[in-house]
Amino acid sequence: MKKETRQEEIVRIAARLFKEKGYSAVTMRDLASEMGIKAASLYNHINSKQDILDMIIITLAEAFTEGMKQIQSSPEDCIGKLKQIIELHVKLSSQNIYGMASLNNDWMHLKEKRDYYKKLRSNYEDDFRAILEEGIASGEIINQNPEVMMFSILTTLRSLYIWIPKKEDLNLMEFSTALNQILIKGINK
Amino acid sequence: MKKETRQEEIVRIAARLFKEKGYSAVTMRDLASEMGIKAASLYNHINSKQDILDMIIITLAEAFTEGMKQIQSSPEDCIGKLKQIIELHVKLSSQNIYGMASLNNDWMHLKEKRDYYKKLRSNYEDDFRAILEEGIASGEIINQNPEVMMFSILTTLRSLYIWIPKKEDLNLMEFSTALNQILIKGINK
DNA sequence: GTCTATATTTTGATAGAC
DNA sequence: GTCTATCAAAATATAGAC
Repeated sequence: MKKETRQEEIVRIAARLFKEKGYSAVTMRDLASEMGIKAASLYNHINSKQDILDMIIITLAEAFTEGMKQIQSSPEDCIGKLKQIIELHVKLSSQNIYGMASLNNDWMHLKEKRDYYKKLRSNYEDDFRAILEEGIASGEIINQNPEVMMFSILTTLRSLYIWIPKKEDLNLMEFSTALNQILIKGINK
Repeated sequence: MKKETRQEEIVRIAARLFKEKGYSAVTMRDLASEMGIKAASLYNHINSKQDILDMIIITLAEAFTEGMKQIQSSPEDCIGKLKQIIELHVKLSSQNIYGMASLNNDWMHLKEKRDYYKKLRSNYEDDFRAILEEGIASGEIINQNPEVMMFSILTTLRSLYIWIPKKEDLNLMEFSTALNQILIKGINK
Protein backbone atom coordinates (compact mmCIF):
# COMPACT_ATOMS: atom_id res chain seq x y z
CA MET A 1 0.00 0.00 0.00
CA LYS A 2 1.43 3.35 -1.09
CA LYS A 3 1.70 6.00 1.58
CA GLU A 4 -0.98 8.66 1.50
CA THR A 5 0.28 12.04 0.32
CA ARG A 6 -0.54 15.16 2.30
CA GLN A 7 -2.83 16.26 -0.51
CA GLU A 8 -4.73 12.96 -0.43
CA GLU A 9 -5.08 13.32 3.31
CA ILE A 10 -6.56 16.79 2.91
CA VAL A 11 -9.03 15.57 0.30
CA ARG A 12 -10.01 12.62 2.49
CA ILE A 13 -10.63 14.77 5.57
CA ALA A 14 -12.42 17.39 3.48
CA ALA A 15 -14.81 14.78 2.11
CA ARG A 16 -15.74 13.76 5.64
CA LEU A 17 -16.50 17.37 6.58
CA PHE A 18 -18.40 17.98 3.34
CA LYS A 19 -20.63 15.01 4.14
CA GLU A 20 -21.49 16.44 7.55
CA LYS A 21 -22.24 20.03 6.58
CA GLY A 22 -22.04 20.32 2.83
CA TYR A 23 -19.31 21.96 0.75
CA SER A 24 -20.43 25.56 1.24
CA ALA A 25 -20.70 25.34 5.02
CA VAL A 26 -17.21 23.93 5.50
CA THR A 27 -14.51 26.59 5.77
CA MET A 28 -10.83 26.23 5.07
CA ARG A 29 -10.32 26.96 8.76
CA ASP A 30 -12.58 24.03 9.69
CA LEU A 31 -10.57 21.79 7.41
CA ALA A 32 -7.21 23.06 8.64
CA SER A 33 -8.30 22.69 12.24
CA GLU A 34 -9.27 19.08 11.58
CA MET A 35 -5.83 18.52 10.03
CA GLY A 36 -4.13 20.12 13.03
CA ILE A 37 -2.60 22.96 10.99
CA LYS A 38 -3.45 26.55 10.02
CA ALA A 39 -5.61 27.39 7.01
CA ALA A 40 -2.78 29.08 5.13
CA SER A 41 -0.77 25.87 5.27
CA LEU A 42 -3.36 24.02 3.25
CA TYR A 43 -2.41 26.04 0.21
CA ASN A 44 0.97 24.38 0.06
CA HIS A 45 -0.81 21.20 -1.02
CA ILE A 46 -3.92 22.33 -2.85
CA ASN A 47 -4.69 25.30 -5.07
CA SER A 48 -8.16 26.13 -3.81
CA LYS A 49 -11.20 24.85 -1.98
CA GLN A 50 -12.78 24.36 -5.39
CA ASP A 51 -9.98 21.98 -6.41
CA ILE A 52 -10.70 19.74 -3.44
CA LEU A 53 -14.32 19.36 -4.47
CA ASP A 54 -13.29 18.71 -8.07
CA MET A 55 -11.00 15.88 -7.03
CA ILE A 56 -13.56 14.23 -4.77
CA ILE A 57 -16.37 14.28 -7.29
CA ILE A 58 -14.60 13.65 -10.59
CA THR A 59 -12.63 10.69 -9.25
CA LEU A 60 -15.86 9.02 -8.16
CA ALA A 61 -17.84 9.91 -11.26
CA GLU A 62 -15.14 8.42 -13.45
CA ALA A 63 -15.07 5.26 -11.35
CA PHE A 64 -18.79 4.79 -11.96
CA THR A 65 -18.31 5.41 -15.67
CA GLU A 66 -15.53 2.83 -15.79
CA GLY A 67 -17.64 0.34 -13.82
CA MET A 68 -20.57 0.74 -16.16
CA LYS A 69 -18.31 0.15 -19.16
CA GLN A 70 -17.21 -3.17 -17.67
CA ILE A 71 -20.79 -4.21 -17.00
CA GLN A 72 -21.91 -3.34 -20.50
CA SER A 73 -19.30 -5.58 -22.02
CA SER A 74 -20.17 -8.53 -19.78
CA PRO A 75 -22.08 -11.49 -21.26
CA GLU A 76 -24.77 -11.39 -18.55
CA ASP A 77 -28.45 -10.84 -19.25
CA CYS A 78 -30.42 -7.84 -17.96
CA ILE A 79 -30.99 -9.17 -14.45
CA GLY A 80 -27.36 -10.19 -14.23
CA LYS A 81 -26.24 -6.74 -15.29
CA LEU A 82 -28.54 -5.11 -12.74
CA LYS A 83 -27.00 -7.29 -10.07
CA GLN A 84 -23.56 -6.08 -11.15
CA ILE A 85 -24.71 -2.47 -11.02
CA ILE A 86 -25.93 -2.98 -7.46
CA GLU A 87 -22.57 -4.51 -6.55
CA LEU A 88 -20.75 -1.60 -8.19
CA HIS A 89 -22.67 0.93 -6.10
CA VAL A 90 -22.22 -1.04 -2.88
CA LYS A 91 -18.50 -1.36 -3.59
CA LEU A 92 -17.77 2.26 -4.52
CA SER A 93 -20.08 3.63 -1.81
CA SER A 94 -18.51 1.56 0.95
CA GLN A 95 -15.01 2.44 -0.25
CA ASN A 96 -15.77 6.15 -0.23
CA ILE A 97 -18.78 6.94 1.94
CA TYR A 98 -17.83 10.58 2.37
CA GLY A 99 -17.09 11.25 -1.27
CA MET A 100 -20.48 9.85 -2.25
CA ALA A 101 -22.15 12.58 -0.23
CA SER A 102 -20.37 15.27 -2.26
CA LEU A 103 -21.16 13.46 -5.49
CA ASN A 104 -24.84 13.50 -4.62
CA ASN A 105 -25.26 16.83 -2.90
CA ASP A 106 -22.49 19.19 -3.93
CA TRP A 107 -21.98 18.63 -7.66
CA MET A 108 -23.76 21.93 -8.34
CA HIS A 109 -20.82 23.72 -6.73
CA LEU A 110 -18.45 22.48 -9.38
CA LYS A 111 -17.34 25.22 -11.75
CA GLU A 112 -15.27 24.32 -14.85
CA LYS A 113 -15.82 20.63 -14.25
CA ARG A 114 -19.57 20.91 -13.81
CA ASP A 115 -20.51 20.23 -17.41
CA TYR A 116 -18.10 17.32 -17.59
CA TYR A 117 -19.67 15.80 -14.47
CA LYS A 118 -23.18 16.27 -15.83
CA LYS A 119 -22.16 14.56 -19.04
CA LEU A 120 -20.77 11.54 -17.18
CA ARG A 121 -23.91 11.27 -15.09
CA SER A 122 -26.19 11.63 -18.06
CA ASN A 123 -24.28 8.94 -19.97
CA TYR A 124 -24.47 6.65 -16.96
CA GLU A 125 -28.22 7.03 -16.80
CA ASP A 126 -28.53 6.41 -20.52
CA ASP A 127 -26.59 3.17 -20.19
CA PHE A 128 -28.69 2.14 -17.21
CA ARG A 129 -31.91 2.87 -19.10
CA ALA A 130 -30.70 0.90 -22.10
CA ILE A 131 -30.16 -2.17 -19.91
CA LEU A 132 -33.71 -1.90 -18.57
CA GLU A 133 -35.17 -1.43 -22.04
CA GLU A 134 -33.27 -4.45 -23.26
CA GLY A 135 -34.73 -6.43 -20.37
CA ILE A 136 -38.25 -5.31 -21.20
CA ALA A 137 -37.78 -6.20 -24.87
CA SER A 138 -36.48 -9.67 -24.04
CA GLY A 139 -39.29 -10.24 -21.52
CA GLU A 140 -36.93 -10.53 -18.59
CA ILE A 141 -38.47 -7.73 -16.58
CA ILE A 142 -41.97 -6.28 -16.37
CA ASN A 143 -43.22 -3.84 -18.98
CA GLN A 144 -43.30 -0.83 -16.67
CA ASN A 145 -42.10 2.69 -17.38
CA PRO A 146 -38.29 2.26 -17.51
CA GLU A 147 -37.82 5.82 -16.26
CA VAL A 148 -39.72 5.06 -13.05
CA MET A 149 -37.88 1.77 -12.59
CA MET A 150 -34.52 3.45 -13.05
CA PHE A 151 -35.51 6.25 -10.69
CA SER A 152 -36.50 3.82 -8.00
CA ILE A 153 -33.39 1.66 -8.21
CA LEU A 154 -30.90 4.45 -8.82
CA THR A 155 -32.04 6.71 -5.99
CA THR A 156 -31.77 3.80 -3.61
CA LEU A 157 -28.27 3.04 -4.84
CA ARG A 158 -27.26 6.69 -4.75
CA SER A 159 -28.33 6.93 -1.11
CA LEU A 160 -26.33 3.93 0.04
CA TYR A 161 -23.70 6.19 1.59
CA ILE A 162 -26.25 7.35 4.16
CA TRP A 163 -27.00 3.86 5.40
CA ILE A 164 -23.81 1.90 4.99
CA PRO A 165 -22.08 3.52 8.00
CA LYS A 166 -24.99 2.53 10.23
CA LYS A 167 -24.85 -1.05 9.00
CA GLU A 168 -21.42 -2.01 10.22
CA ASP A 169 -23.10 -5.01 11.79
CA LEU A 170 -24.41 -6.05 8.39
CA ASN A 171 -21.94 -7.79 6.11
CA LEU A 172 -21.56 -5.91 2.82
CA MET A 173 -22.02 -9.01 0.70
CA GLU A 174 -25.19 -9.90 2.58
CA PHE A 175 -26.36 -6.33 2.22
CA SER A 176 -25.78 -6.44 -1.51
CA THR A 177 -27.69 -9.72 -1.82
CA ALA A 178 -30.65 -8.50 0.24
CA LEU A 179 -30.76 -5.29 -1.77
CA ASN A 180 -30.63 -7.23 -5.00
CA GLN A 181 -33.59 -9.36 -3.99
CA ILE A 182 -35.65 -6.40 -2.76
CA LEU A 183 -34.97 -4.20 -5.76
CA ILE A 184 -35.51 -6.92 -8.33
CA LYS A 185 -38.16 -9.17 -6.83
CA GLY A 186 -39.89 -6.67 -4.57
CA ILE A 187 -41.03 -7.28 -1.03
CA ASN A 188 -44.33 -8.93 -1.85
CA LYS A 189 -44.73 -12.56 -0.90
CA MET B 1 -57.72 30.83 -1.60
CA LYS B 2 -56.16 33.11 0.99
CA LYS B 3 -53.67 35.61 -0.33
CA GLU B 4 -50.03 34.78 0.24
CA THR B 5 -48.35 36.96 2.83
CA ARG B 6 -45.03 38.59 2.06
CA GLN B 7 -43.38 36.29 4.56
CA GLU B 8 -44.83 33.22 2.87
CA GLU B 9 -43.59 34.53 -0.44
CA ILE B 10 -40.08 34.94 0.95
CA VAL B 11 -40.12 31.41 2.34
CA ARG B 12 -41.39 30.03 -0.96
CA ILE B 13 -38.73 31.77 -3.04
CA ALA B 14 -36.06 30.85 -0.50
CA ALA B 15 -36.98 27.18 -0.73
CA ARG B 16 -36.50 27.29 -4.48
CA LEU B 17 -33.05 28.82 -4.11
CA PHE B 18 -32.11 26.39 -1.33
CA LYS B 19 -32.96 23.51 -3.65
CA GLU B 20 -30.66 24.83 -6.35
CA LYS B 21 -27.60 25.64 -4.24
CA GLY B 22 -28.25 24.50 -0.72
CA TYR B 23 -28.99 26.65 2.34
CA SER B 24 -25.41 27.72 3.03
CA ALA B 25 -24.66 28.84 -0.51
CA VAL B 26 -27.72 31.10 -0.79
CA THR B 27 -27.14 34.61 0.54
CA MET B 28 -29.75 37.03 1.78
CA ARG B 29 -28.73 39.23 -1.16
CA ASP B 30 -29.49 36.37 -3.58
CA LEU B 31 -32.89 35.96 -2.00
CA ALA B 32 -33.64 39.69 -1.97
CA SER B 33 -32.58 40.01 -5.58
CA GLU B 34 -34.96 37.22 -6.56
CA MET B 35 -37.74 39.06 -4.68
CA GLY B 36 -36.89 42.32 -6.44
CA ILE B 37 -35.96 44.12 -3.22
CA LYS B 38 -32.85 44.85 -1.15
CA ALA B 39 -31.51 42.46 1.47
CA ALA B 40 -32.27 44.80 4.35
CA SER B 41 -35.94 44.84 3.40
CA LEU B 42 -36.26 41.10 4.00
CA TYR B 43 -35.84 41.72 7.72
CA ASN B 44 -39.18 43.50 7.89
CA HIS B 45 -40.82 40.12 7.30
CA ILE B 46 -38.46 37.55 8.77
CA ASN B 47 -36.14 37.58 11.77
CA SER B 48 -33.20 35.72 10.27
CA LYS B 49 -32.04 33.41 7.53
CA GLN B 50 -32.19 30.63 10.10
CA ASP B 51 -35.91 31.25 10.66
CA ILE B 52 -36.62 30.72 6.98
CA LEU B 53 -35.00 27.30 7.05
CA ASP B 54 -36.85 26.41 10.25
CA MET B 55 -40.20 27.24 8.69
CA ILE B 56 -39.52 25.27 5.51
CA ILE B 57 -38.34 22.13 7.24
CA ILE B 58 -40.53 21.94 10.33
CA THR B 59 -43.75 22.54 8.38
CA LEU B 60 -42.94 19.61 6.13
CA ALA B 61 -41.69 17.31 8.86
CA GLU B 62 -44.91 17.86 10.82
CA ALA B 63 -46.99 17.16 7.72
CA PHE B 64 -45.28 13.78 7.36
CA THR B 65 -45.82 13.04 11.03
CA GLU B 66 -49.50 13.92 10.71
CA GLY B 67 -49.83 11.77 7.57
CA MET B 68 -48.25 8.79 9.25
CA LYS B 69 -50.65 9.12 12.18
CA GLN B 70 -53.58 8.92 9.78
CA ILE B 71 -52.14 5.87 8.08
CA GLN B 72 -51.52 4.07 11.36
CA SER B 73 -55.13 4.44 12.38
CA SER B 74 -56.46 3.16 9.06
CA PRO B 75 -57.95 -0.34 8.89
CA GLU B 76 -55.73 -1.37 5.94
CA ASP B 77 -53.28 -4.26 6.07
CA CYS B 78 -49.52 -3.84 5.65
CA ILE B 79 -49.50 -3.62 1.86
CA GLY B 80 -52.40 -1.17 2.00
CA LYS B 81 -50.57 1.00 4.49
CA LEU B 82 -47.43 0.97 2.35
CA LYS B 83 -49.51 2.12 -0.57
CA GLN B 84 -50.80 4.99 1.54
CA ILE B 85 -47.27 5.91 2.57
CA ILE B 86 -46.23 6.06 -1.06
CA GLU B 87 -49.23 8.29 -1.82
CA LEU B 88 -48.37 10.52 1.13
CA HIS B 89 -44.85 11.05 -0.17
CA VAL B 90 -45.99 11.67 -3.75
CA LYS B 91 -48.56 14.15 -2.49
CA LEU B 92 -46.37 16.17 -0.12
CA SER B 93 -43.39 16.06 -2.50
CA SER B 94 -45.38 17.31 -5.46
CA GLN B 95 -46.98 20.04 -3.36
CA ASN B 96 -43.64 21.28 -2.12
CA ILE B 97 -40.82 20.14 -4.37
CA TYR B 98 -38.44 22.83 -3.18
CA GLY B 99 -39.10 22.36 0.49
CA MET B 100 -38.38 18.65 0.18
CA ALA B 101 -34.85 19.45 -0.93
CA SER B 102 -34.20 21.39 2.29
CA LEU B 103 -35.81 18.66 4.36
CA ASN B 104 -33.44 16.11 2.86
CA ASN B 105 -30.23 18.08 2.49
CA ASP B 106 -30.22 21.03 4.88
CA TRP B 107 -31.73 19.73 8.12
CA MET B 108 -28.23 19.69 9.65
CA HIS B 109 -28.21 23.49 9.45
CA LEU B 110 -31.12 23.73 11.85
CA LYS B 111 -30.10 25.05 15.26
CA GLU B 112 -32.64 25.05 18.13
CA LYS B 113 -35.10 23.02 16.07
CA ARG B 114 -32.57 20.40 15.03
CA ASP B 115 -33.28 17.94 17.84
CA TYR B 116 -37.01 18.34 17.36
CA TYR B 117 -36.65 17.55 13.66
CA LYS B 118 -34.50 14.51 14.36
CA LYS B 119 -37.08 13.25 16.82
CA LEU B 120 -39.89 13.57 14.27
CA ARG B 121 -37.82 11.77 11.64
CA SER B 122 -36.80 9.03 14.01
CA ASN B 123 -40.40 8.47 15.08
CA TYR B 124 -41.47 8.35 11.46
CA GLU B 125 -38.93 5.65 10.71
CA ASP B 126 -39.99 3.68 13.79
CA ASP B 127 -43.60 3.74 12.63
CA PHE B 128 -42.55 2.71 9.13
CA ARG B 129 -40.47 -0.16 10.47
CA ALA B 130 -43.35 -1.35 12.67
CA ILE B 131 -45.61 -1.58 9.64
CA LEU B 132 -43.04 -3.72 7.82
CA GLU B 133 -42.52 -5.97 10.84
CA GLU B 134 -46.24 -6.42 11.17
CA GLY B 135 -46.34 -7.44 7.49
CA ILE B 136 -43.55 -9.95 7.99
CA ALA B 137 -45.27 -11.43 11.05
CA SER B 138 -48.58 -11.81 9.25
CA GLY B 139 -46.87 -13.32 6.19
CA GLU B 140 -47.90 -10.48 3.90
CA ILE B 141 -44.40 -9.58 2.85
CA ILE B 142 -41.16 -11.51 2.53
CA ASN B 143 -39.06 -12.27 5.57
CA GLN B 144 -36.16 -10.00 4.62
CA ASN B 145 -34.27 -7.58 6.83
CA PRO B 146 -36.87 -4.86 7.56
CA GLU B 147 -34.12 -2.27 7.86
CA VAL B 148 -32.93 -2.91 4.30
CA MET B 149 -36.51 -2.91 2.98
CA MET B 150 -37.27 0.36 4.70
CA PHE B 151 -34.02 1.87 3.45
CA SER B 152 -34.80 0.90 -0.11
CA ILE B 153 -38.36 2.21 -0.12
CA LEU B 154 -37.78 5.30 1.99
CA THR B 155 -34.77 6.59 0.08
CA THR B 156 -36.72 6.28 -3.14
CA LEU B 157 -39.62 8.19 -1.62
CA ARG B 158 -37.34 10.81 -0.11
CA SER B 159 -35.79 11.47 -3.51
CA LEU B 160 -39.10 12.01 -5.29
CA TYR B 161 -38.57 15.77 -5.31
CA ILE B 162 -35.66 15.31 -7.69
CA TRP B 163 -37.70 13.47 -10.28
CA ILE B 164 -41.19 14.86 -10.03
CA PRO B 165 -40.32 18.15 -11.77
CA LYS B 166 -38.95 16.23 -14.75
CA LYS B 167 -42.08 14.11 -14.96
CA GLU B 168 -44.63 16.77 -15.75
CA ASP B 169 -45.71 14.60 -18.64
CA LEU B 170 -46.38 11.76 -16.24
CA ASN B 171 -49.65 11.96 -14.35
CA LEU B 172 -49.05 11.94 -10.59
CA MET B 173 -51.63 9.24 -9.95
CA GLU B 174 -50.07 7.03 -12.61
CA PHE B 175 -46.66 7.74 -11.16
CA SER B 176 -47.84 6.72 -7.72
CA THR B 177 -49.33 3.49 -9.08
CA ALA B 178 -46.23 2.56 -11.05
CA LEU B 179 -44.06 3.29 -8.05
CA ASN B 180 -46.28 1.20 -5.84
CA GLN B 181 -46.00 -1.77 -8.15
CA ILE B 182 -42.23 -1.46 -8.55
CA LEU B 183 -41.50 -0.99 -4.86
CA ILE B 184 -43.84 -3.74 -3.69
CA LYS B 185 -43.74 -6.35 -6.43
CA GLY B 186 -40.31 -5.62 -7.87
CA ILE B 187 -39.43 -5.45 -11.52
CA ASN B 188 -38.94 -9.14 -12.08
CA LYS B 189 -41.37 -10.90 -14.39
C1' DG C 1 5.80 22.34 5.50
C1' DT C 2 4.00 25.43 8.70
C1' DC C 3 3.64 29.75 10.61
C1' DT C 4 2.03 34.98 11.30
C1' DA C 5 0.22 38.81 9.15
C1' DT C 6 -2.69 40.66 6.06
C1' DA C 7 -5.38 41.83 1.75
C1' DT C 8 -9.83 41.61 -0.22
C1' DT C 9 -14.51 40.21 -0.56
C1' DT C 10 -18.63 38.66 1.19
C1' DT C 11 -21.63 37.60 4.78
C1' DG C 12 -25.94 38.28 8.08
C1' DA C 13 -27.89 41.85 10.24
C1' DT C 14 -29.15 46.77 12.20
C1' DA C 15 -30.26 51.96 12.20
C1' DG C 16 -32.74 55.40 10.60
C1' DA C 17 -34.72 58.20 6.56
C1' DC C 18 -38.66 58.24 3.51
C1' DG D 1 -42.51 48.32 3.25
C1' DT D 2 -38.40 49.63 1.05
C1' DC D 3 -34.41 52.19 0.82
C1' DT D 4 -29.19 53.76 1.73
C1' DA D 5 -25.50 53.42 4.67
C1' DT D 6 -23.02 50.82 7.57
C1' DC D 7 -21.19 47.43 10.96
C1' DA D 8 -18.82 43.39 12.65
C1' DA D 9 -17.61 38.96 11.64
C1' DA D 10 -16.04 35.51 8.68
C1' DA D 11 -14.58 33.92 4.20
C1' DT D 12 -10.76 32.54 0.55
C1' DA D 13 -6.38 33.35 -0.53
C1' DT D 14 -1.43 35.39 -0.77
C1' DA D 15 3.32 37.01 0.91
C1' DG D 16 7.16 36.18 3.19
C1' DA D 17 9.69 34.57 7.54
C1' DC D 18 11.38 30.38 9.67
